[in-house]
Amino acid sequence: MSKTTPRPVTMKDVARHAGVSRTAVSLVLNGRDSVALADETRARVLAVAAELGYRPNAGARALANQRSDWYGLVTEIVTAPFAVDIIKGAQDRAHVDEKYLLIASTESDPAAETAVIERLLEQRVEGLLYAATWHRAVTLPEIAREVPTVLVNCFDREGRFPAVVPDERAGGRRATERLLAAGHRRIGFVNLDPDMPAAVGRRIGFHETLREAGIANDENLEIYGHATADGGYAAASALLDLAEPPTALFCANDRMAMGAYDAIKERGLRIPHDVAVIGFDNQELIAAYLRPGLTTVALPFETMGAKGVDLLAAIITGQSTATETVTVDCPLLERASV
Amino acid sequence: MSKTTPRPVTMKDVARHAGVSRTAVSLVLNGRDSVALADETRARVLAVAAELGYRPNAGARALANQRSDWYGLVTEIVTAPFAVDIIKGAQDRAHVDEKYLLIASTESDPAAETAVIERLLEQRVEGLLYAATWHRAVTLPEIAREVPTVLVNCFDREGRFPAVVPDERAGGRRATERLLAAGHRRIGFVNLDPDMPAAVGRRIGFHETLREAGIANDENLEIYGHATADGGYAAASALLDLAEPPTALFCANDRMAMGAYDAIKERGLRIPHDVAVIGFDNQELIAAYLRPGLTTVALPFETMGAKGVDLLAAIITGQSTATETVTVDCPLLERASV
DNA sequence: GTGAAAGCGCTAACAT
DNA sequence: ATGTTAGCGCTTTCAC
Repeated sequence: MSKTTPRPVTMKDVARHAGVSRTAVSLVLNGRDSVALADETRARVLAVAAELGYRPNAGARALANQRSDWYGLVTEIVTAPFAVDIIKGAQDRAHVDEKYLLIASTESDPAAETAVIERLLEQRVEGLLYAATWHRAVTLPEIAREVPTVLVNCFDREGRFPAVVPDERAGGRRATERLLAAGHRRIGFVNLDPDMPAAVGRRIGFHETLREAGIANDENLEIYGHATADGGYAAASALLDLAEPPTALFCANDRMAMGAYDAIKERGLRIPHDVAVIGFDNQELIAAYLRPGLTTVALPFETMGAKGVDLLAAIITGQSTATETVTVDCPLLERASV
Repeated sequence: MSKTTPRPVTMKDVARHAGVSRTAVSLVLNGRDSVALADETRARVLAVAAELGYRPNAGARALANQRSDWYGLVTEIVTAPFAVDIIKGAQDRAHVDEKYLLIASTESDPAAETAVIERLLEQRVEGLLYAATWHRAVTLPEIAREVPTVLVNCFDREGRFPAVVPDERAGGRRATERLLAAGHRRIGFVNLDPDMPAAVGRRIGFHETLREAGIANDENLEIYGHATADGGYAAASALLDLAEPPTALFCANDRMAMGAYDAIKERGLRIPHDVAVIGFDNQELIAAYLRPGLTTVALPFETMGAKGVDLLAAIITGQSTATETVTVDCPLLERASV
């Protein structure tokens, strides 16, 4: 009595119904011109295939072709509001090459990571994309070397893999320039833990832009905060309570900017009237919903995902071989806080 | 001169090196006890396989087994801070059955959706999970019927598919009860667009809990807002400016609670001292970073993902056949706003 | 123009 | 206990 799922229709079925050989069906369905087929035959095959609801078996095809058309994407999906955008960018880009993404998640547990990649390799993925949710140095399991691999939003500690990373420094410049353009000269910088590549790059961009504008460096205006709203609140508070407080705050991430908003409002100051704020990351949920909307520098996750596939494809087809690191621009997103 | 990727080692290779037949290798590697093999042979095969770095070809195995071990998960990944958790829950649960998830994303464009499912079926997925990012009625493309399908965080308009959805009503109860327990009697309710299942369910829970507590319904205390921070701000403002303002606000989502925070703080009131706030959704980025942290009812995405796979597996193995709808509890997350 | 045949890597029934 | 064989669905070469 159990509902038996009918067995999928195969090429053999199509061939039989159309009264031709399996070869003919294959040729027609794959549009091979190498061999000339009678238009009549071609049409009949197509018709029968449609009628029967023929659907190619991707696995069988991969076996015969010795080509899976798959890339593996491994990412720390748990912690990842960002992962989604990388996935989207990668998926869309893969689609244009008619490649598909096998997405696997890890929890940055190295053992699990190896196991996950192992599974991907069993599926015979043609290449691997390894995406991090925050920009950092990583160490891939050895097993990743068995197949072309590209890092996204992270880089290999020893530089053995090609990588795609955000241009933090240019992002820092961009934020600073925006504040400068709005007339600010005393800009407070609430930075992240200085160990992070993000903190380093953004800071360099900040300082070099200031220098180029002929603004002397004021150490009091730079402060490190815990990368949370509370951290931003504390840091911003300290800055605002300075004898000569800044008129603008560059927060190295949106969460800290969220805290900074509180500190500013608490002092009866208005954004951007009394104090301008600019963030970094463009975490939609925060930046778009803060009041006023937060002007921020966006991390180009989608673009990085796409670029990653680009690079991977180039490597697989042999057009690129270097372990080059590609840098992606961080665009400014204007909202209403500057 | 191009780096030739070595062809993966196959069972045949292992057999040759071990001096046994391919059958023997298959038997050993799959731990088949049906046929007795000499321990010595068994050990030799294992050793050779390890030495050669043999890795099974999942596709070939699927072909021979007529079983892919895959489920397809289609979701609107673009807009989805939530999708991630559903994916995680589903993936972890699938893992225990040694099933794998093929994740595909759509942008709710019906044509694209059909195409995406088509691809999944070409991979011969054994079943389909269709996950929405917000709880609602959906209409699946006909093609989804070709294979067992379970809806997650949504339900079929005609009830033809089994589904897993959050228990909005119990969630509404839970929030209200929490406020009641804190001693509040005048509770303002900032609800979502009343067309949404979420709004309907949460509202019912709210009202029935109030009624059971013997609190008369006060229409002035219920208001609909646009589902954004601005909407929450406006709605909360209206409530707070009432002649007899509420002492607590139940916001039907965290974004609106975010706006409510602003409205409250602007009036010099303190949370939760003067006004308590409870949200819904538990959007980490907001709820955890708001100051004070937002107490909220969590949408059980991870559990729903897991339950979805559960149901799907049951259907595939014929243990469940009904188009039942499973309801998942929404737990309360205490932070500091009540 | 069309079809027979071999092979992709793996499984399993069957014979030895 | 071990090996032979056919077959999973598809592709492609090569002879007709």
